[in-house]
Amino acid sequence: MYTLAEENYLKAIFHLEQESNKPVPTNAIAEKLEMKASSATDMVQKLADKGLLDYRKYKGATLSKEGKQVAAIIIRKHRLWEVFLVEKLNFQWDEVHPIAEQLEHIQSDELINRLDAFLDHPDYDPHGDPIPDKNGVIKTAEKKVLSELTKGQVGVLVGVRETSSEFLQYLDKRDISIGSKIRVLGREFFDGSMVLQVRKEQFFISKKIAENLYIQI
Amino acid sequence: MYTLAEENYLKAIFHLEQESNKPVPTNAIAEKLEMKASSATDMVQKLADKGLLDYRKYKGATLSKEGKQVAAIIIRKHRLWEVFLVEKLNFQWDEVHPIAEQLEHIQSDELINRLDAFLDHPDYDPHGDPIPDKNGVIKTAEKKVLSELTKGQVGVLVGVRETSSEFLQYLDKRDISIGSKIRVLGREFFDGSMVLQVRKEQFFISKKIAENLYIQI
DNA sequence: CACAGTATTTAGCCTAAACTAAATATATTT
DNA sequence: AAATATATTTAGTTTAGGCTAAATACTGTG
Repeated sequence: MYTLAEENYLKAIFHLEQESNKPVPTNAIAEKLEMKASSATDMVQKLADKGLLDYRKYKGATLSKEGKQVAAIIIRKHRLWEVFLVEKLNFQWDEVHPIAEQLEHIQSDELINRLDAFLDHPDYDPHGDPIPDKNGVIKTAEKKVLSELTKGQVGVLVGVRETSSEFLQYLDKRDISIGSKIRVLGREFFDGSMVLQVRKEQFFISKKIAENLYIQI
Repeated sequence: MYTLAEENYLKAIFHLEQESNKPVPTNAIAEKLEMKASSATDMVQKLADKGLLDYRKYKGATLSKEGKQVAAIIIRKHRLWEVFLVEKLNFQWDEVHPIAEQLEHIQSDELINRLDAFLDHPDYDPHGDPIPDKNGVIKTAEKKVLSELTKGQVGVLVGVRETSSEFLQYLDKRDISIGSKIRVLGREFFDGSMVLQVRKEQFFISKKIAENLYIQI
């Protein structure tokens, strides 16, 4: 259906668009795929011709409905394979990405449906990322308070409830800001405190803090 | 390591060489891969440069030790994935080939080792073909008499014990000849008779016949 | 608001792997 | 053994998807 290169571009653009909610500059795409900007421009023009995205020169690319759908299915495949690798073949969660990167391009709807069933229709991959359904719909995951997340889940900080400068300075000091990706490494039952990972660092936070952070899964 | 195209050529040449035990003409390769002869010539020259096979113009290609090894590993992957698809995902044995054709190119030794373990180190794929070990060695499968095979096994007719013309005519009439692929669909204990499949047809044969056919697995 | 600096696109080139058409080698028939 | 038929290779072309270098557009600061 689509070539390997096309699929990789669609996936990259999908992720970049999610992060910024803006048209994605060709430079950003090139950087993500570790290619030159001129290559990205070429491919983006080709994908625009095919109706998979909307592109205006010097402005950036925005996936069309169809483009989003295609990207979401690739991501679905990637994440299902990751579950398979970890749950069935006992890989560590940090080893599976490069393999899933290859497996995500195998073409067979039937294969994916059966894999999904074999894995008991998982909702999240081993990194805590949600698995799109077979129509490419990603569980809309309304924003939640961080304290509702469980061990292993991952989300992006999309808002704060408290807005006192003390609180914001607290976040600032730790370089946590809107858009930061947060992973829950652990939770303590008795006081609701949590251990988080943001980028490479780990943080311990109290329940009070956790209740003031809005997370989008 | 090797490109998709290279892997496909090596696999095709491996199979053709097994069947004929002779250098493989470029035409045969092209036909198997559904390409033009000139494309096959090009690629064979390239593979010769890389030391994966020995090639002399107008004579044909013979895989080198390294070429054989590479091809056997691809076949190992193909057959292991077929077992996975049938045993774990409940595909029918006749549906899995095109999917395994894609999966065989996934690069990760660790993946294949773990898949092999997950499947309990199977010796045969769902079509009865033997699975090469991790060094690319195919269970040498000395030739056997057909009557020793069990239900589900598949082999190629490599010789006959009896050479009477009556016997050979019997085979001829059914279009069974050296090189024919034979699948055992069933065996009757009390008289040793068997039901075979050759191409699309099914045959009933007596024990006496079965004892006179040499099969290579 | 001009202009330097950065981002983006264009133009032209490269390689892998296919193709067609023409040339050449081998095989078969008379 | 020559003539014809078939198999194989060579030469030149195409497409996808990269690249570099040059041209062009945008952006932010004096």
